[in-house]
Amino acid sequence: MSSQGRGPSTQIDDALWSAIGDPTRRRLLDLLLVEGGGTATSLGEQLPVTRQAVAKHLGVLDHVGLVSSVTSGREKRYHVDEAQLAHAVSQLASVGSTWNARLQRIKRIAETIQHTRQEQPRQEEQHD
Amino acid sequence: MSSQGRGPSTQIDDALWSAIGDPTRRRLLDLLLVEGGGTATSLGEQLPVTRQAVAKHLGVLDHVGLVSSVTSGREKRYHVDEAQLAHAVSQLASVGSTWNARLQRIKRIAETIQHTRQEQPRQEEQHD
DNA sequence: GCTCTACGCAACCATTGGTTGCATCATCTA
DNA sequence: TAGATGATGCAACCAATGGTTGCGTAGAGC
Repeated sequence: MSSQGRGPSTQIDDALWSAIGDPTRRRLLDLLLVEGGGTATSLGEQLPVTRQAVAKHLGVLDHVGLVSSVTSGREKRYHVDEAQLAHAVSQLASVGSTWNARLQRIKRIAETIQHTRQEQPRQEEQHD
Repeated sequence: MSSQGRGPSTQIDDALWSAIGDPTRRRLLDLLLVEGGGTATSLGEQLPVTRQAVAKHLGVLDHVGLVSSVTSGREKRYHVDEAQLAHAVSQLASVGSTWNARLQRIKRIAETIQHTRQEQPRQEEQHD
């Protein structure tokens, strides 16, 4: 949490991004969604990592609020916090649309340049 | 052709995700988009990290194809590969829509349980 | 009580984001 | 042409983290 930048990245988002930026954690979330929950042991059996690694990842996900856990007996069952994940997805979409907009703008500029090159120089320059 | 049927994570996608998963690299991409290109030095001046850190990140981005560089004289200027970034954005959207779909499904199941709870207290099985 | 199993903790390793320091090479100017 | 300046590249080093193994603890079942 060292950077307080502007643009499509903020502090909270950085935690979210780094949480879902890890491939193992994404698969973990996916498993939790598909199976409706799971323990470190049950999830570890379905992933190419050890139970301890899964436990660490679940700790990270828990810390950013994407999952929460219920302990019953000797079992600690995790499940996805749906509202938080929905929020994370909206963050993804937000960054994506920002980049798309910038890409569109670049494309328009590039086309404008090409047109003014091929044909005679019109006065149709567009600024944003 | 990278992620079909195996969930939202594949090897190629993982490289893309880890590339854009880093907050500094996201800001770097943003800067490159806004300014239409830049060098490690010019970009480093606008970020809270050293020129060397920026150079490393540019190397990562270059390796996954999100940026490319043109050397002219003693200057090495990077610019965004628009097609690759557009592809990355579509990957983001893909994972987001997958999760949204799963969240919707969970929501439906939850509602079903609420409805059937009046008759039977037993939980509903999942059918995938 | 004994055993089995799920969990937590700690040590350790490899990768990586970040730093500093130095060498190299192109440009500009006296 | 030589020398100063500026941009890059390379290497060593540090800290955080994803991953491992090993061990200890505590419920659940016999």
